[in-house]
Amino acid sequence: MEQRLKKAGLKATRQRIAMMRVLAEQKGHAITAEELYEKTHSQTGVDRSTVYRSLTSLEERGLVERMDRRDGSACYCLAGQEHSHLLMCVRCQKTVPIAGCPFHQMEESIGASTGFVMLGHTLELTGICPECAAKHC
Amino acid sequence: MEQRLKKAGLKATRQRIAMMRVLAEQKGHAITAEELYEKTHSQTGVDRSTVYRSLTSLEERGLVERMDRRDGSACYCLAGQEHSHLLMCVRCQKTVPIAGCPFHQMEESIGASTGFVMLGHTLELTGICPECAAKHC
DNA sequence: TTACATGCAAATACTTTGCATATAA
DNA sequence: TTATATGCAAAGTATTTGCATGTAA
Repeated sequence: MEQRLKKAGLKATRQRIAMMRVLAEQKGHAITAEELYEKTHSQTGVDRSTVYRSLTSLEERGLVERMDRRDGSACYCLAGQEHSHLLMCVRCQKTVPIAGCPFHQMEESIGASTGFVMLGHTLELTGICPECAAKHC
Repeated sequence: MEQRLKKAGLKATRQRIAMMRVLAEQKGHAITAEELYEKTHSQTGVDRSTVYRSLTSLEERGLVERMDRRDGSACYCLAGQEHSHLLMCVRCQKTVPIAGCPFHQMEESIGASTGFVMLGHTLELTGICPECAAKHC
């Protein structure tokens, strides 16, 4: 973790190392800034604002990926891990995972045509689940 | 607009009709709840909370689509309009539109396998733009 | 007439910022 | 030694909620 931070041009502080460790333990399951704060504050005494600031730096350097959620919060996972996407019911908020991610190959061609260094993507599908669809109308 | 609201099982109030009109005028360009409030408040005196509540109802009935943004806000457009997606630089926040949307045909098969009534999707790609990539490291 | 929608005011949740201090390189 | 990062406290912004009143069907 220390090496990864330094290689990215960031100082390897106690707090950041702890954050990277916790994110790695999630095995690709994204967690919110608040959850990351809870899991690192006990060990390091880190402040919420530091968690937010560090997540921004880590994302800018390509070490973590961010996904925005409907409740106005965002969640983060270590970059480059296997992941899938969610289909959410707009009525009951139930989510169902969608197998596979259709963007691995697409990213390459988009990066080539725009000149961007591709970091990741956020994809969320919305719909109405069978149960809710049966309820009204 | 009145018909569309009633058909969806919603009351066709002055405020909702104004919201639908404004959204239709955007021609697929999504606007925030705040922008929608500004554009409808002058005519109808509608309250912010009503705008938020109505947008939720409209989305649940499939009349509008919602996209969550990185700043914690969301933006809305009329459902079923032509749209594209954005590629955003995580350093300078500049966005570049991506031609076409790869999800029109995918949604159909996902709907079939999950039983969901598909309403829409949010897709945002992230990366580092050529200018920012040249700056550091 | 009645279930649904609205306005108002207050509250909530997530995130950002200013500034003095601390620390990794 | 110095640029970067942190902690603390306070502020900002988008959004939600309770409740009394209004209104479309």
